[in-house]
Parts: sequence; C-alpha cells; structure tokens
Amino acid sequence: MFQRLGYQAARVDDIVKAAKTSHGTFYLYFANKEDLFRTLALDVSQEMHALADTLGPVTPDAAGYRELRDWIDRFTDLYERYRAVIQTWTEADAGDTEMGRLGTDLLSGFTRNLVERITENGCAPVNPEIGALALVAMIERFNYYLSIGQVDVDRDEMLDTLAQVAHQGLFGGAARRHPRLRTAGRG
Amino acid sequence: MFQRLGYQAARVDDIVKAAKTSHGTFYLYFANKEDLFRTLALDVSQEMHALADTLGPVTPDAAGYRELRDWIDRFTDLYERYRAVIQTWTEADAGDTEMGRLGTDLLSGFTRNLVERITENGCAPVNPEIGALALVAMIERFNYYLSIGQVDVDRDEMLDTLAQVAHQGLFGGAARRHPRLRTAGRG
Amino acid sequence: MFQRLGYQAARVDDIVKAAKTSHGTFYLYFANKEDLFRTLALDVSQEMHALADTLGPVTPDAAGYRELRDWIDRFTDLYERYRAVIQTWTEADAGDTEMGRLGTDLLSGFTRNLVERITENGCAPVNPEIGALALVAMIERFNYYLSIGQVDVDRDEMLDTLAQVAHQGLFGGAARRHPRLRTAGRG
Amino acid sequence: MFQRLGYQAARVDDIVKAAKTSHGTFYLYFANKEDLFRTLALDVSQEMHALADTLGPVTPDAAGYRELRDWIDRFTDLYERYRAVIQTWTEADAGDTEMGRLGTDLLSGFTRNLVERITENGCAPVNPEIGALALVAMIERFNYYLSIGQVDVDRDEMLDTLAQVAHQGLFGGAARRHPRLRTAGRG
DNA sequence: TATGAATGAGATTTCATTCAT
DNA sequence: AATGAATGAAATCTCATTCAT
Repeated sequence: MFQRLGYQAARVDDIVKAAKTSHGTFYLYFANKEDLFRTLALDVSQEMHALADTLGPVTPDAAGYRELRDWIDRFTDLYERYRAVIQTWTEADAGDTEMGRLGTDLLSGFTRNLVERITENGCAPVNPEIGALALVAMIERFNYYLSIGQVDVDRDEMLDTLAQVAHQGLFGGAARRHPRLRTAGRG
Repeated sequence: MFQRLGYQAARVDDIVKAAKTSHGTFYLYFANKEDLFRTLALDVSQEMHALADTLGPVTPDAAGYRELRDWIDRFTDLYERYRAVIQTWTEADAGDTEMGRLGTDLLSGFTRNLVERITENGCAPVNPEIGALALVAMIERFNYYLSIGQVDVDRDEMLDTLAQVAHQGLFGGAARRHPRLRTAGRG
Repeated sequence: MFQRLGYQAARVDDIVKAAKTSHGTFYLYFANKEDLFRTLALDVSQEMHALADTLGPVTPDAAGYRELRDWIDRFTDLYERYRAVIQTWTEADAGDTEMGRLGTDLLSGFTRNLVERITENGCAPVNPEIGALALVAMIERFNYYLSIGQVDVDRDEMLDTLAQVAHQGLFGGAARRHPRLRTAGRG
Repeated sequence: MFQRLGYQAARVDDIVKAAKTSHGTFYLYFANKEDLFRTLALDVSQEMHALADTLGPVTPDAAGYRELRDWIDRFTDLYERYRAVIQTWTEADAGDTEMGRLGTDLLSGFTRNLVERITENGCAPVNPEIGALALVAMIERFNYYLSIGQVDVDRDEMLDTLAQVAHQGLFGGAARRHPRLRTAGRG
C-alpha cells in the first residue's frame, strides 16, 4: 500500500483491507500508521546496514571491479525486495525526525564503509567521502528509475555498466575496461 | 510549503497563510492543491528541459571535463532553487499518472541529450543509455543528500569530485586527472 | 437560471454570466440574491393577482364553462411565461417568511375570487373554499407537470379537459358536456 | 430536516445533530447528502407506487365515489407522513436527472392506473390521460397547500369535497351528489 | 455606473483512532 | 485476541458579498 499509494495517501483502511484484518486488530499490533512504517523501515534498515558491511576491498584491478559489481548486484536485489519502504522513506521523512535519523544513519554507514574500502588502496577521487556518497546516490537512484519503469534493461548489462562507471569513476586511468560478466543463476 | 512539509502534509491553509491570501483567492487561481503543484512542476520542468539542452560535447579531454563540471554546476543551482518541487515530485508521483509522465519525459530528455554528447566521441561506457541515466541519477540524488544536510561540503570540491567521477566513469583511462577548478563569481 | 437550477443551486455567478454583467453590477441593482428573486416574484405576483380578477361569473351553463376555459387558458399563458419564478417559489419559500406570505396572499386572492364567482349561482360543491382551492391546485400543478415534460398534449384538448373536469367538478349534474372548443389565434 | 428547511438549506450538520450522531457516521452510511435523499425518496416512491395500485374501479355510482374518497384518504395519510420527501422532490429535481426520473415514473404509474380505473366504465372525460393527471395534480397540490397551512379544514369535509369534485369532474351528470361520509376511527 | 479580484464564513468530506462487544 | 461501527478534529472546497479601481 505504501508503495502503491505513498505513505500519506495510503489509508489505514487500505492497509487493513489488503491485510484482510480490521482496524481494531491493526491498532492491537501497531500504535499508529507511523509505527507500522517505522517497524517496516527498521527491518529494512538493518538489512541495508548488513549489506553495507558485505562490501570487501575495492581495488583498482579486476578483483575490485568484481567486488563492486557483486555489491551493486546485491543492492539491486535488496532494493527490489524492499522498494516499497525505501521509496516511501523520502516522503515519510519530510518533517519527521526519527525517520530522518534512521535514513541519515543508514546513508552514513554506507558511505563510511565505501570510503574505507576505496581508500585502503591509496587511490581515490578528489574527495573520497563525496565520491562514495555520489556512488551510493547513483546506485540508489538508478534503482529507483528502474523501479518506476524509466528504463527496461538487461540485468547483466546494467550491472556491467554501473560497475564500470563506478569503478572507473573512482580509479580513473588505473581502472581498465573489464570483460562483461554474467551473474550466475538469475531468472 | 511543499518543500518544508512535503506535498501531502502541506495544507492549503499553510499555503494561503504563507502567501498572505485567502482560501477563496487560492481556489480562484487553482482548481485544487494538485493544480498548484502541477503549475509549479510545469515551470520547473521547462527550466530543466532548457538546462538539459545547455550541455555541449563531452569529450575525453580537459574540455569535456570542464563542460561536464559547468553543467553539474548549473544543475546544482537549479536544484537549489527548485528543490521543493523536484523533491516533491517523487512523492506526488505515487499513483498520479500526469505528474509521473512529466517526470519521465524530463528524465528521458536529460538522458537522450547526455547520450548524444558522450557518444559523439566514439568512446562510451558499456551501455551509453544506462551510463547516462546513471550519471543523472548520481547528480540528482547527490543534490538531494546535500539538501537534507547529509553532507556539508565546499561547493568547488563537490563539483570537482562529481565531475571527476562522472568524466572518468564515462571515459575511463582516456580521461586523465584534472587540476581542481574554482568556480568564478558565486553569490 | 432559477428555473434551470433552482433557487438555491443558482449561483450569483451563473446569473451574472447569463446576464453578461459582473458581480459588482448585480449588487448595484439588487441587495442580494433573495432581493432579485423577490423583485421577479413581486412582478409575477401582481400579474397573477390581475389574472385572478379577470375571472367572470362561472355559471353551470355553457357560458360558465367558456368563462372557466378562457381563464385556464390565460393562466396557462401566464404560467408558461413565468414558470421560472412560479416553480422556484415553493423552494424559495422554505424557511423564508416574506416570500411565503407573498405566495399565501396570492393563493388566497385566487381562491376568494373563485369562491365568489361560483357561489353567485347558488350551486357549489360541499365546501366552496375547498373546492376552489382544489381547482387552483389542479390547474397550477397540471401546468407544472406540463412544464417538466410529464405530458405532451394538444393545447385545446388540454383546455377542454381541464375546463370540463373543473366545471363538472364544481357543478356536477347541472353542468352538461360541452362541445370541444378551439382557442383562436394560437401558434 | 429536509421538511423543515428544504433540501438545499438542510445542512449535513443539521441532519447529524438531529440524528444525534456524527459527520463520520453519516458518511459511513451515505455517500453524501444526495445519497441520503435518494434513499428516502426510493422508499417513499415504493410506498407511493403501492398506493397507486390500491385504487379499485371508479364507477359513476356511489361505489365509485366511495372508492375515490378512500383512495384520496389514503393518499392524504401518505402525504402527511412523507411530505418532507415529496415536497423536496420538486426542488431536488431541478438539474438532477435520476431524481427526476424517479418522480416521472411515479407520476406515470399513478396516471396509468387512474386511467384504467375510470375508463373501464366507458364514461370518461374528453381525454382520460389528461383528466387522470389533472386529478393527481389536484390531490397532490391540495395536500401541499394543506401542509403549508394555506387552509385549515376538517378532514372529512376535505375528503368529501375533493372526492366530489374528482368524481363529478370525471363522470359529470352521471355522478350524483352523495351524502357526506365520515371516516371511521382516525388517529 | 460598472467592474471583477479578493474575501472568509461556512459548507462538505475524510480518515486516523477508539472502544464496547 | 479480534472486531468494526462510531467518532470528531481537521482537511478541502464553495460562493454570496464587498470594495478599490
């Protein structure tokens, strides 16, 4: 419901009808509409934090490229699964501080980890923090464009391109072009 | 008001109070809240389309870097000026098709132009369309992060970094590191 | 406008647009919406009072039949011309006392006159007042049904029938069937 | 409320206050004010249709007179009980087609039945349809005059007069004067 | 004399939340 | 533990009327 209608537009009535339950039951489990969203968001937040930690060293060589590509792959999976919450986040954010902090923390975690993984190799963009945040921005927003049907692309081609742009964007001349990869066992 | 509170949370009452006018006057000029937003969005959409057209050829050399950097500079200006509408767009989008189409068209325009500017030089990422969309994603979302105070950076450092990541991301080894630039005469 | 939309539903805006003038001008000539209607109603009221006075003696014979028929004919003309106001009257009435009094007086005038014209002949229904009011009711309401398209009849046939029902209704056996008449010079 | 104030003037607020409930509850059961009226009108319409069917053969003799008188009696009862809705109908009509159709159908039903009952006896006014509609007009509108206090009459006297006018109006010389009747056991 | 943009009181309608069952 | 009818505060929207030009 949040995904289909947005946080504000989704009425408790829509939610309980979709869940085949009643208003009474809803308020038995959640204090209010925001509480439901917070619960969903907290789950997603934890999974996203866990994902941030799975990024290994991003080196200028092919191994670093592969690392980045796999990570974007996992990110895309997660985004697909939780896009309802992730997309609503920005909206729910507006004016609400707790929700905002949850998002800010998440983003900080992502950035911090990415900065560490790329600066370990002594080779980074002008400002590593900005570069890292830029990459997160790119990956997150591209997935959004994907989700609203702005593009319809082959998954591997997309991962190849995003990984290449990200890798080259970070390491420039030190990063060579890489062969296109195929993600194993995907539908 | 849209900027401060979000599209849904902003009450017509908030809007007319801020505009120092009355409900009656509001409905004299706009059919409803959505109509006001549509009007604003249409204006912004036109300016954004115009901005998209100002991007010249993006070559792998220093001139292309400069072109890209200046364009990101102008984009950032525009985003700052219209962030209320741009940020609200995503929220207003949910469930509304006309608004969605406006945004989709805008993004398509950006992408098309960007693809043309980077493929003129025979040197492009795996999939130019994906690459172009990825760059728009990066620049747009980074500006969002900036607007919510996720980062607090020096404008020049930010432009240097974004331009470098974008330029290298597109042209890889063909794009060398460039000296940091200073934007002239900023208000 | 009153006719098409009813008194309440007709907005001043509708009225001034139809009159190709402005709100300002409207309030220059009328104190308010009710004042406009009162003005219209007063005119109609006077014409209706005049009409009531045109009814001559209604005798049980053919002359009385003819008198009644001609009077219904004139009533129908008047109703056609002023149906906007007449039909709206009932609605405008509700809750408004001045309007109500105007209508009540009008009806009383009709009834009083009719009672006088039929009792002059010593031959009347059980209760002349009730009988007279019943006839006014019949004629008024029939014209309403006519105006909303409930029936679509030949004018002469209608006048013949209404006059016959009224005449026989009042004088019973004393009133014989009359030849059908033709109203002179009607379109 | 509709009765006291008229359809347009009656506020949802008036209605819920009178019903000792809340706005929320009102909109739980009715989509809007019109929907409430439609519901009431549909009920009344059914009762009126049923009433139309209760009219037996109207013969030129005393039995026919009695039939007509009893029917007018029942009509008057119904009018008293539902005068709010019936009177509002005309007002609500203006500009609204569904309501109008309901009223038109009702009137057609009344007329059709009345025509059948009076033409079975081979003795009818010039145009039976017009005559029948004229009688319905008389009875309905007389009840309206009664309801707004235009006349204050004895119920039996009223029924006697209306029945006599109607009966004589239809059958003329064939219908003799009848003794005044007393309605049995009225509340 | 004419205008029509502006007004704001008051109308309709929505929907998160409660609570008796 | 589950229900859903009822609530009413707060939102959107209307329109008769005013008044500066």
